Amino acid sequence: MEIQGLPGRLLDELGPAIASGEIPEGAVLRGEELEERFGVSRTVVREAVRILEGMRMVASRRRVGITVQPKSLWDVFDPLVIRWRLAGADRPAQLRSLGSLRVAVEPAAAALAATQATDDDRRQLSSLAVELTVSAREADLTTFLAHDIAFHALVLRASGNEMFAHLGDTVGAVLTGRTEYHLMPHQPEPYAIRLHREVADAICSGNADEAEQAMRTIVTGALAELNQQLG
Amino acid sequence: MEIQGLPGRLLDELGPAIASGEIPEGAVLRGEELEERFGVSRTVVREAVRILEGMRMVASRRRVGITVQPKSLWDVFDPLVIRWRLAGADRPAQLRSLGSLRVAVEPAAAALAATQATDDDRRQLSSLAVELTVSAREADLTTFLAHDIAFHALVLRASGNEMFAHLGDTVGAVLTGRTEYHLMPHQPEPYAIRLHREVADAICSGNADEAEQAMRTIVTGALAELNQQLG
DNA sequence: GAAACCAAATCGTCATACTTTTAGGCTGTG
DNA sequence: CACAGCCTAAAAGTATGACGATTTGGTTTC
Repeated sequence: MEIQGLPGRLLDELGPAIASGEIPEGAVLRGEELEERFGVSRTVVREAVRILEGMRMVASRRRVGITVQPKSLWDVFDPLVIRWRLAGADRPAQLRSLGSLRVAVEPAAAALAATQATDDDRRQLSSLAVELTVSAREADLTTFLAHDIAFHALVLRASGNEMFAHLGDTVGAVLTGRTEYHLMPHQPEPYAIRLHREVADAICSGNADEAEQAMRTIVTGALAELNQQLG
Repeated sequence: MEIQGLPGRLLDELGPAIASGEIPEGAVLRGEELEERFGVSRTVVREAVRILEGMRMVASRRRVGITVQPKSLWDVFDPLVIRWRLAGADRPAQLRSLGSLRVAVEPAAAALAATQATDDDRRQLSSLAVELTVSAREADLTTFLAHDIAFHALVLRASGNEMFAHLGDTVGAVLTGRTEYHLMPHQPEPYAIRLHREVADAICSGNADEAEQAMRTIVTGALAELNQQLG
């Protein structure tokens, strides 16, 4: 998953710094400067910059240097960009964006899953719903989180749409961030749990409408909660 | 937008070849082989490969080479990946994926736009709807396509969600591809045009529900048409 | 037959030299 | 003074040779 080697290290420094605005839009870096600052060779700097260029976070121009691109050009769907933004000052904005995206995508994915899921998908979904209920009742938040993430990822994957499926990890990052954020205060709401079961049941029985509605209730609820917390 | 220089040229060769499956998943390339095949230096090959690695299309490992990753790992939201897939053998699958994505996202974007759009957005939307109607009536398909793309991109941008906004270009690529595909047969359907006006009016008057419904009708219609054409 | 070892292949990194582009200043002319 | 065109230097782009690190797969040895 991670980019390897020294360029990866460089990326771990530069990416978050740019994502958080510490290195602001329009800033100009010179390759040589980066070489010195990180004690690496030209090769390494260039490869790291190329990757950032691939994400459209920077553009390199002769006689000018490496300029940080406006945020509107960034590949905001790149998992690394999302992670960097979630880790830094942009976190609230990123959470809001992802919240809306979930509201749009997850109900559609649930509806598709009701018709497209394999038998194996349905079995896994069913058992995940049960385990979710159990860990919620036992107030085992760590296990609950893991199951919750797996549940949403599975629905997205079972939709049969590769683009939806790819959002699984991102949604996982949001859920992780969320429980970290309000520091695991209370046990999961019974209502939300019931909705997860409802989604699972609807998908298993091929009821697309019900799956979509239940999922919509879940994600709109999550978005409302988020907006409340962020003000 | 494009990646520059020799690495960019290399990418234009390798990317489509991998995306189309011509270089299949699991295939192993050697850096030196690429140097010879394209007559460029290590530097160039390495930078191009790094970019592909950033898209998770390949992984480079010591003593083994550059291996093409399974499609499920690719950054399917990367604009280049989408373009490469649209241009090659994967085009039907990519169109289907994007169709579902549109059904999920565009109605949500329209609803958001109804509350979030700036006055300027609303003005532009309004006039775009008019121009759309005109070019449709005149059966000027080229202009119509341009306006259609601009319309959908504007709604996505006006939603105020950066992630939605970023799908504007992608949707544009789909629309372009679509009219290229069935070779501009008939003039745009009057019903679809009316729906576009309805979306614009609803957004301008702040009616989120109506905007969402009208947009949903548009994109589900497009998806149905697509599925019909692809069998 | 298994475990330890060794060697070759390949990527990873560094250092250096040369090329290409281009921003920004300089110069000369009307 | 204004403008056009040239010129220079700065920075990225490319090429190449050398060496280091790692991993695979065979080979040796017990």
